[in-house]
Amino acid sequence: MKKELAKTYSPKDFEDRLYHEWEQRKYFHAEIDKSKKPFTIVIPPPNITGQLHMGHALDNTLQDILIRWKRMQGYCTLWLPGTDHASIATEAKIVNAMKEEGLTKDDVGRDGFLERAWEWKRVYGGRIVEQLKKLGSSCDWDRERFTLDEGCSKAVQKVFIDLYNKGYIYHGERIINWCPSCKTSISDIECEYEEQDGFFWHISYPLSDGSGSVEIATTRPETLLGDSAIAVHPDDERYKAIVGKTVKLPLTDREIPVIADEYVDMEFGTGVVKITPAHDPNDFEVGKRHDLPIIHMMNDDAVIKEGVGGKYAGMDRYEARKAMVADLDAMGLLVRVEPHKHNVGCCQRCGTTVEPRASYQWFVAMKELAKPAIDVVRSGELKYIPQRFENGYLYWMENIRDWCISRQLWWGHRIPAYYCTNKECNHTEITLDGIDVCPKCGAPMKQDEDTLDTWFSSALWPFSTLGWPEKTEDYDYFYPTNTLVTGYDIIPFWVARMIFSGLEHTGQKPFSDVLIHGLVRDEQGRKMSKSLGNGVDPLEIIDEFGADALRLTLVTGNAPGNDMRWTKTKVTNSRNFANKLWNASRYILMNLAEDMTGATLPEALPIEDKWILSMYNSLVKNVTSNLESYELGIAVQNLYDFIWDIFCDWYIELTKPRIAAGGETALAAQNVLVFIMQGILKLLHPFMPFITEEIWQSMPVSGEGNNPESIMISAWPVYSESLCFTKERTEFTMIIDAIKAVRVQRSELNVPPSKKVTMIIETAQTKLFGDAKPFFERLAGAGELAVCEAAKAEGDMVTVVTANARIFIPLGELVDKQKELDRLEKERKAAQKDIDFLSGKLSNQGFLSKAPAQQIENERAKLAKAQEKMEKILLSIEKMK
RNA sequence: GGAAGUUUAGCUCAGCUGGGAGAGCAUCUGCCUUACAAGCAGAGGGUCAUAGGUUCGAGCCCUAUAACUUCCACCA
Repeated sequence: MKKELAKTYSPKDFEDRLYHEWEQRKYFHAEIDKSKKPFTIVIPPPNITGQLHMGHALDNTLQDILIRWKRMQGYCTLWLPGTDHASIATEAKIVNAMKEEGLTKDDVGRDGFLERAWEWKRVYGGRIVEQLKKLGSSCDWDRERFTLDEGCSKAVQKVFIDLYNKGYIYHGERIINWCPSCKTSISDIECEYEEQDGFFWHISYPLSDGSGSVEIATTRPETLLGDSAIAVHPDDERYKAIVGKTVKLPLTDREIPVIADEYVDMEFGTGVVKITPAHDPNDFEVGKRHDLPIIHMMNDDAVIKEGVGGKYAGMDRYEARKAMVADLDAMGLLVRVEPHKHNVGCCQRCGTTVEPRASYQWFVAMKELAKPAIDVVRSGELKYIPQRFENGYLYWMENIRDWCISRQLWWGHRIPAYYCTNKECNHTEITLDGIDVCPKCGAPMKQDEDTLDTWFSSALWPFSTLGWPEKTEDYDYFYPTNTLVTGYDIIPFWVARMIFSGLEHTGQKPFSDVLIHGLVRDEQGRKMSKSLGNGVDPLEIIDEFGADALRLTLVTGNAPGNDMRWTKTKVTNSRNFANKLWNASRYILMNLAEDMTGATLPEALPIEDKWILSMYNSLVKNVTSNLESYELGIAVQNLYDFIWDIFCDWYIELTKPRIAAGGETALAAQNVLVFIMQGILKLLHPFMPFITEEIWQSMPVSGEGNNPESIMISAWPVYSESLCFTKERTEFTMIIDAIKAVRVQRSELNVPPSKKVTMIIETAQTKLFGDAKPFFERLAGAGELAVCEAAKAEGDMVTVVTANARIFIPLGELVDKQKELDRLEKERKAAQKDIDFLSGKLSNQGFLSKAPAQQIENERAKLAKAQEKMEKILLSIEKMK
């Protein structure tokens, strides 16, 4: 039974209401049904500290489109949502909040801190979830997970222990990136390089024996305090004599050796390098080779250390740098200062310049783990869309370095490593259950203070959320998942790690397709960022334009993997489209019988009905196949074009006289209108869930696959041979062409739309055009209309020529005979150009012998059409003379 | 240093396996035609970055060049 639609499209009036309705009716919930095939997506879990931004909006819109589409296709569909504890980001927020109260981490202690963190999670963790709901995300909230919840934590511990037992996880001293602000290690990919203007300070190191000095250059002079040696290349003739001697390390009372190592580049700088094993990755390696002491000269907050720092101790690294350079200069040891651009590593989270620093940390040995993850992509078993992103992935995996997974943070999964407190014993135990007493010496054991990298837990997300390592029903049924949707910026952080983790721990790839999208940029093409303040808030857009318009904007005109710009005109246009759909529906509903309960297509249908059904049938095919190949932008363009340009601009207009006439013909039109409308709504539903549902629930709905209760549990349309109507489609296209041609002439001659004109249509298809009379009257402004096989044109006429008809319009005073002749001559020339082009092609031996038969056939048909048109033009010119 | 992407109408972008260049916005003309002026009917506007090549045929494939963007690596 139909209901009336509100007069204006006002998404605020129904979006929230419908979402609650769906949620209450459990439509989002995936109930395992073994008679159906599963389709699973796990959400990229947003940080609990996060607020919904355009990136989320895009990412989740794409996922929701796929999920809603698959659900309608009859899959048992699970979109598994959740959030990420985001160790470093969240911890930083809490530390900041405590700072306001004048407290530090140490003041409150580990337990006190974690209490605060969980409280934070309780208060803010749900915020982004609520925001996702505003978008229309059809997630199964009953299965919502959190990376720190019990199940996920168990999976993390299990994986850590397994990897340790297999020898993939080790503890060792390496140079890691240290953030002096977050006071933790970070992994290599969490370190972002930024070009900065700096200097090369050339410093003179005097030889201890007084026989001269050696010049070195450095960009970080303060690290001099940690030097253990200076190095030259073994083949460097210039320095052969001094290898083995010692130099006096300036500003200190230490003497350090001159060593020879192949790492040194003779061509670069002076060919002499200071070696600071504690603060540079290359120097660390050199130090190991030469058994040099590792001298830490900085604390964890980048302040110069007591004991090694002399008078500089207690100074910040940059303060110390300034002071030391000044002192060196005063001592005459500063040879020169050279400006130098170099890349400085910065903390991804806080932007602070990181210090490379030798430190005991936990690592995952990546080389072996990466191998199957490379193969699975190489073999095409797991594919990226678009494929080009496989390059970067493979490059990264093939050159992978060990992953530093320990963090000096409290908010996260604590490492299940226990150490004997007896220094003599030093026993380490890795265990899930905890251990208090050393099994070797009986001394108390102490758990590692560190937690794991956030990404360590996200790497397990596709299976830890489904219950792994337990053999749960969910895991059995929904794993492996199908499509992962994410931005290209986190392929190394997350996607790569999920792939090797899935393969290693579950023996299966975690998903088969990775759909990559780009960034949403601002109007000027800049990245949206907090610091620039150029971000557009999706919630404000939803408030002003509706979630559907936002979603439509994010998928329109965008190809997979490409960045897009956000502009106001785009979202305005999306809203206009929603409005168009709204009004079309409102019109249809206004013109239906009260007691109509659904759409039944009568046996006998007029030509325009068969035409629109045929067009619709093609639409179903195109939208479906574009969704299958993840061409969402093209799929939605298909829908936009059909709904606006074909259905609204033509079909609805065509039915108006029939509706007005009433009776049989009106009844058929009403049924076709409702049938097409239902199909359109269903095809559009994944993209614009709210408006389609609101209209759906106002429509008379019945029949197989159409659930009057809700569109989201109705069946996806299927292409049907019985709706092809090839003949009628071709024929009706002739009518449309003719009407369009008449409109062009009227417009060019400035004949007002209200002025009805007489038309004489000369055509071989007299029946076809004769039946189309009402359309010419209504859509081409025809007054009197005659259709015949051979018209004798008398007086001054405008002649409109199409391939299938000549239409004479006597316009009396409006016709300037010479002008009309000129115009016809122009048309003749255009037609001649067509003919020349086509016949040229068709007389080309190469084309005839090599082009596919179908193509040749097409060109022949085009030529025949062009020739027909030419004949008609020539006839008209003849008559005018 | 390595790699990827982009370059198509004034602007923002589509153009999926090669077969006479598309959309939205903007511009111009005419319409308040009772679903929609957030609209309707029309029009103008492009050597598809440049130079070669492959092909019967290239916006699309290959090679080189240029400009812009991004990612990766990083020599003190």
